[in-house]
Amino acid sequence: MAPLSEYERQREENIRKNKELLRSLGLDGPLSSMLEPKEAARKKESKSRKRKAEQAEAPEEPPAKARRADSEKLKDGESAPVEGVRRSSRNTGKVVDYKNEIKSAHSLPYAYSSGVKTTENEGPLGREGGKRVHDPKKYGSIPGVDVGTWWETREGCSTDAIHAPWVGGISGGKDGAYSVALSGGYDDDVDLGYAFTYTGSGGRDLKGTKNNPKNLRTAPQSSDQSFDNNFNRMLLRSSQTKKPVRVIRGYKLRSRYAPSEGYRYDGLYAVERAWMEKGLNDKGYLVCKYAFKRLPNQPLIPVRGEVEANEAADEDANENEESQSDEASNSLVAESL
DNA sequence: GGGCCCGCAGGG
DNA sequence: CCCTGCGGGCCC
Repeated sequence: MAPLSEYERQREENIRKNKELLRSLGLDGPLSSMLEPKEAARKKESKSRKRKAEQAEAPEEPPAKARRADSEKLKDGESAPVEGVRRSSRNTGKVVDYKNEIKSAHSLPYAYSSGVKTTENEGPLGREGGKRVHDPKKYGSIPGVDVGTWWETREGCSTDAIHAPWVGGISGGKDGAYSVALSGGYDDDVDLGYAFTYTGSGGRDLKGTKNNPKNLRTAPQSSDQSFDNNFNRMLLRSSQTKKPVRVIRGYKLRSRYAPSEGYRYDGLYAVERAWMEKGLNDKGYLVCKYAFKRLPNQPLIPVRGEVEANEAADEDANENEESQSDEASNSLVAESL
């Protein structure tokens, strides 16, 4: 096997850390956030973990630390409150058929979950002559736009008020972000479907230099990001207000939850945590990062292919081996497109 | 595939 | 008006 490029090596490292963080937030169990609240509460908490070291890097957000301290008081066998459920441990009582759950994702009005194009759902009905009929500057779902709705371009997402900007990844207001787009702009973000990490904006030279002026929409990272940036602040705010955030996934995202073409509305998520870390760039410029978690009681997200779906179910069954879970999750993000 | 340039929506 | 930004189309 050829040696990894420095970029790929750094990428694997960042992905590993991001998954570690998701795990510390209890977001490492497939579909855990999609269970009914009662089911989730019944799940017993396993392995109270003490991960603190890597969180030293995460400033801003005492609330998360307080919650963590609380849930650590729980002993094995005790139920955690719904808010504090941290792992989708093996279900002790009721048997959950993950395979069926995942398969049911394919009954969505999805477009490209497996590379098959359907054209009947290029945006919902009721859009009049290409004009927007709903306000994108509000929180939560948009009337008439089902989870799984698909568009060929970002323009469609904008017209149907799911995600207003044609280019920008973040849209929001004073109480947090309205919507975000996952489109592979940052290669070290982790996507588990029901949870993902997301990188903020800023720190790019869109105008180039004096000698080499440009007029770009995206560019390589060339300085630190910060929460002073409006968009980054919006998402930080979301982590406090817990307002629901609409999420679209685009074809450029390196994830098996990405559509093979176009853009798909995947429903509502909440921002669980915000922090800063070194981004995937040679100089190690800091970026703002966020952990998202899908809100319960929504249609499942399409995945690419039954085989991978079944692997995900098996992974959950084998979760008591941490190394296995690491391995499985790695392949989940790193390959298979 | 990569480089370049452009429109556009939104926020200040 | 100014600025930004996980697009898109065109060219090669």
